[in-house]
Amino acid sequence: MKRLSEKEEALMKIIWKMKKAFAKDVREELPNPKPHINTVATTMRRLADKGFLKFEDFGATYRYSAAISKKEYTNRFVKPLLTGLFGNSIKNAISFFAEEEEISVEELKEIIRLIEDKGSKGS
Amino acid sequence: MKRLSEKEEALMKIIWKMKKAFAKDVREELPNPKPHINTVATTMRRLADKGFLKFEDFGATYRYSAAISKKEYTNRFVKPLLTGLFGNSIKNAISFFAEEEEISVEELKEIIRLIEDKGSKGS
DNA sequence: CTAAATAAACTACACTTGTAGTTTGTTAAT
DNA sequence: ATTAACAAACTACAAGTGTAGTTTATTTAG
Repeated sequence: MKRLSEKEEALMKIIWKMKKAFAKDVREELPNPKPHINTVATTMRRLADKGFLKFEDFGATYRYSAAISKKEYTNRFVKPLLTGLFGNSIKNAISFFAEEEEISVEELKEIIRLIEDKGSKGS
Repeated sequence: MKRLSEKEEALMKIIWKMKKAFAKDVREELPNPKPHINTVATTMRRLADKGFLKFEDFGATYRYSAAISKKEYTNRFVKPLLTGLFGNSIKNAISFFAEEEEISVEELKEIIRLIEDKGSKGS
């Protein structure tokens, strides 16, 4: 299993959102210009071959769903890609975005509140 | 210009670290099993064709350096990839890593201190 | 000057991805 | 039953990527 390409990832994002979908449903969600339906079907079939999707046989057609959650995908592929650029440290990566003003102190404090609330409730 | 593959990104990371490097220097930095030197040279040449690297002619050889900084690469390719998974929000993305316990409240506070210190000094 | 060493260019090829046409099989309407 | 509609399978191909062998050009040591 390896990183998805941009197009593949676009399909996966739709599946993660829709939970279960036929090829034509996925195509519907794609922005214009939409690819040929066969292109979508082929790509989804390949994603299934690679283990990113699973499917149920629906007579003449297949209904697909994710075989790997967005969370798992993020942890296995996106996190290393991101941290790999910043000395394998999430903290460094976040600092980078903070410096780029992609996130503010206020927002970081909101996240802290979120975690602390959850911590006091949870486990 | 599009996303780099994993192998290409590995080369770029070495160049970003070394600033200037010959193909064989880059190969040296790669983990075992190292690819053939020609593989490294070909890939670097293609990266130059695509505008990710530039080079100086050194007689029989070329010395490469990055044509796009790690910062720019992160902003143009990694940031959208990451945020695209989380409703186009860096804050959501960071919250995700916080929930996954990839980063602690303490570290988030350190980042806040960092930003605030810089703010008081800078501009 | 010649030969050895070296590095890039050129070449080649397999695999992946994006794309879609053609064929086949299933379902639904008459 | 026949046919129309549709979706998937099969097929095909171009571009991109990973890989490295072969050839050529440059440098350096004798």
